[in-house]
Amino acid sequence: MSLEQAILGFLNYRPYSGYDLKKIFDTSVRHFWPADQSQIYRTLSRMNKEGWVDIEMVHQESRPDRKLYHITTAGQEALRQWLATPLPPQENRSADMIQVFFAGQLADEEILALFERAADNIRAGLARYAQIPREIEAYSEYTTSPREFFFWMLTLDVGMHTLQANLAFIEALIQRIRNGEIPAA
Amino acid sequence: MSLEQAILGFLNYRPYSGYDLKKIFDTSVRHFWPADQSQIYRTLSRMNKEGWVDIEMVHQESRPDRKLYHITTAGQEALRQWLATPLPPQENRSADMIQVFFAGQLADEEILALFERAADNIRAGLARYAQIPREIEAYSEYTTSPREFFFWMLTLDVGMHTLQANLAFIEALIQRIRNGEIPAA
DNA sequence: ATCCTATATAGGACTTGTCATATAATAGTA
DNA sequence: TACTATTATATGACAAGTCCTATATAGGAT
Repeated sequence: MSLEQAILGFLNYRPYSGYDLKKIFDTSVRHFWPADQSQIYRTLSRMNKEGWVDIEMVHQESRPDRKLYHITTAGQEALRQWLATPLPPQENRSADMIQVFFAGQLADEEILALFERAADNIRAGLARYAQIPREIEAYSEYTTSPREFFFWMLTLDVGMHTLQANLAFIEALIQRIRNGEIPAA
Repeated sequence: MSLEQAILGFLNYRPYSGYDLKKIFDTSVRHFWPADQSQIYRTLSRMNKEGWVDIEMVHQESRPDRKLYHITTAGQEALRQWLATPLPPQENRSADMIQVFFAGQLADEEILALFERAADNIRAGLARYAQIPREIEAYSEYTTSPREFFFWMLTLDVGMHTLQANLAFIEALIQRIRNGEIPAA
């Protein structure tokens, strides 16, 4: 479960509460690992039972108490080990590809509309990516070093690169379709 | 749930049993939608309750009886509607990107090894893709038309294109790392 | 005075998907 | 003779993730 490792990654910078982590996820890794609030809380308590994190109760006046999670030595070892271990090749489910696979059952104009919408979605995604660097500056208080920052930015590069490659492919495909390359029934 | 729609897509060609469908999935769409045997069976019985498929019991001597699933009119409408409806932008979880995000916590050589392994995985994926056209011929009995075939091949194109783009990116990255572009701690 | 937002944690119910196993008959192989 | 594979369906147990709701307090806006 990569959510555990991602949490360990952040806790290795410094202790955080579940509430903190939710906000950090939403402003950093949500593009490749969205995390649900309730799942973060449940995962944290599981990680505590596994001995990867310790809980420090922090009492607050006028606010509910916080549970500050500290990474343990076992947690640090688990993180290091996971980071250095190559992942098994992933299988990504893609509903879009299911639509493409059966698109022949639609009329040409419908297919074209579908791909044009897909291209629009990618452009919207690229636009969203373009403003992330600014968001990152908003949480640059978490930046521990230029080294960390390099890899944070690298995930953005990968994301944009992939989107751009997909967009180029779809745009070329739309041209092919306009040229009447889809065989008739 | 796209598994339902994928099943409808195949049943719209002709009726199949759960056993058939498992084999068809494994030789066609597993690269973008792997399907577990038990899940296919459970999904089929759910789809039956939803009125999307009818069951024809086919008795067999010397083999267990087959349940042949026929798509209903309601099922065909559901399929058509789903195919023509643009999907909400997907969020793909990528454990690889979690590794990249926190890779700064590793030593340079470890990072390099990780990316080289990732590149190898992509090359292996490309090699697997390269032999799929042959596999597709093995199930070309299911091919209803050149039009269908066009889109089946298109999913391959997309897959290979994406892999190739990722590979090019990682190879360039490995060069950058070798040139010492990773900031020190 | 009421509503909304922010801070903070947590549980119930549910969906999707995985893994292992059971059943049952036949045919081929070691 | 014993095992393995193929055909065929099905369930139990679990893991991961989503959605909704509950609880509690404080401050600001309408």
